[in-house]
Amino acid sequence: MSDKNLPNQVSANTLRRLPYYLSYLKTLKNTDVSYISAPVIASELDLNEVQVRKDLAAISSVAGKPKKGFEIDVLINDIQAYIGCDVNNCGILVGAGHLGRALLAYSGFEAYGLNIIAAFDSNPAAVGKDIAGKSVYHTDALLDFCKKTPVTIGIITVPAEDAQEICDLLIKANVKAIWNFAPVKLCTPDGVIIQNENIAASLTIINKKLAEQF
Amino acid sequence: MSDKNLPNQVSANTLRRLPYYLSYLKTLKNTDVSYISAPVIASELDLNEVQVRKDLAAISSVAGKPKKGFEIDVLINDIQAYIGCDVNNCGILVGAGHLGRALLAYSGFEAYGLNIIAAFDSNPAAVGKDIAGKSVYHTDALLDFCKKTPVTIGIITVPAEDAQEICDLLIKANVKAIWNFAPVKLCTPDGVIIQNENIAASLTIINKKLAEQF
DNA sequence: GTTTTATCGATAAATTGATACTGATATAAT
DNA sequence: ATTATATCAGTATCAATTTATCGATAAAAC
Ligand SMILES: NC(=O)c1ccc[n+]([C@@H]2O[C@H](COP(=O)([O-])OP(=O)(O)OC[C@H]3O[C@@H](n4cnc5c(N)ncnc54)[C@H](O)[C@@H]3O)[C@@H](O)[C@H]2O)c1
Ligand SMILES: NC(=O)c1ccc[n+]([C@@H]2O[C@H](COP(=O)([O-])OP(=O)(O)OC[C@H]3O[C@@H](n4cnc5c(N)ncnc54)[C@H](O)[C@@H]3O)[C@@H](O)[C@H]2O)c1
Repeated sequence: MSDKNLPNQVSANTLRRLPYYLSYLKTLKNTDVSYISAPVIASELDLNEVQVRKDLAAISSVAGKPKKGFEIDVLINDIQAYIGCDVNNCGILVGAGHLGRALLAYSGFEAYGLNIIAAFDSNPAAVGKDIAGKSVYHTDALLDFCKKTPVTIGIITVPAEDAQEICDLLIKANVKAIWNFAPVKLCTPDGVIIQNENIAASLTIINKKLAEQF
Repeated sequence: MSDKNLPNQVSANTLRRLPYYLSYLKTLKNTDVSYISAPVIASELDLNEVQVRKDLAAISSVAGKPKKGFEIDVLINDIQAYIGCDVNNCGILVGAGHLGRALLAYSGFEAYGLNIIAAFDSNPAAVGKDIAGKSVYHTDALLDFCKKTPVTIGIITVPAEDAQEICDLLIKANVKAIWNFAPVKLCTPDGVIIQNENIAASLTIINKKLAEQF
């Protein structure tokens, strides 16, 4: 069997490394080099060279040439395609507070095929505002909105105590995936994709490393 | 040897699960139950019960009792202590833009012992402002500031292309750890702790899951 | 043209992390 | 008091991920 030792799915860690490969490769685009080797990428990004080769093999069809490496342009295209730059997912964001507004204003998600088309909030003071060209509607209007415009990804940036309620609402609105920035576990039916983004949890790791340094 | 099978260090995944245990345990605080078992925590947070027991054993000294489980209050204390709620790390943030302001305004980092005491920006329009009671200074003043007030953690929320420059500056200012929200690999000398928070990279995972659902 | 060499791809080994199993034990029920 | 049982802690197994090894090969050097 040909695919004996190939992992049938690319690991989340590999997926998280792809953007770093991409941004590094893009810095080479303006230079005169057109090939890059796995060992160089590895040393540049502080990774193992075998790992780099495996990662690239997993997502790109291009073969590396001995003594030269991989063609940069092809790699860039393949990574971008894999990352989803040319899918087109509609997203809505619930909770147009501090974090929500930052996400709404961020243009970097388009490179991943995500287009946040509207925001929702329960606070009348927030409703009606325009953030980076995106309107904030009242949460009551969410279901109707999604009936008219099918939405793939729901983004939760409400306080933790309200997150489950919004999660239920988004599922009712038929979103396929939820990107949750509230630091709580959400209960969801099978089939709905959940991606938790627990920003503060990283501090646990930092604290641990700081503690063991002394 | 007694510690034969104990991992000598708690894994990052375990560390990332701790906040979820904590928030779940806190929801029980106001109820009448005072003990909680690993299987219940596991089913509540969609984890394996053995994993829960191992995680708790790794960070808590308390022993669970057969048929009852773990004393909730003790667990809460132990997790909080481990997470770093009572350390006191001074942090500064560089790049008081959309994301930077959201982080400055967030009060949840105190539970992890982080106190962001000031922000810096190179844009005159941002300098002088007050965000959630924290002053924004010009980046030129950063080194002097850190001489007077030693800072443990530097937070980078500048555009990707400026991140390395700010990283170098923070290292010059003698920070012990850098929490980097720019989607680039930073070059740092050994000894400086780097925590990358690549928010957009999560979209790669979401896209992948969406794609394989069909 | 021949040799040298850096890098590839594939396979194997090692490490790490997650899960299953088992005997011990404290609690609750009889 | 005795028995039944849920849960614990420890050990073993399994799975996934990372790292090492090695023969093959295309490019560069001679
Ligand atoms: N700000 C950060 O840097 C940061 C960092 C880590 C995690 N988070 C998490 O992100 C979430 C948002 O944080 P934030 O700082 O933006 O908070 P915020 O208070 O600034 O914003 C929350 C917004 O949600 C709205 N809201 C509240 N309840 C709602 C409901 N039921 N329906 C619709 N909208 C509702 C509020 O009106 C507000 O606009 C929180 O869960 C927080 O824990 C934020
Ligand atoms: N906003 C988001 O939701 C989001 C999401 C993912 C990643 N990020 C990353 O976070 C970083 C900040 O994003 P943002 O949306 O807040 O951008 P932003 O443009 O709103 O803010 C950047 C801030 O940095 C300041 N700045 C620029 N160069 C500087 C320098 N050399 N020294 C000091 N300050 C400088 C700017 O004046 C500005 O205030 C970026 O690297 C971005 O890729 C942001």
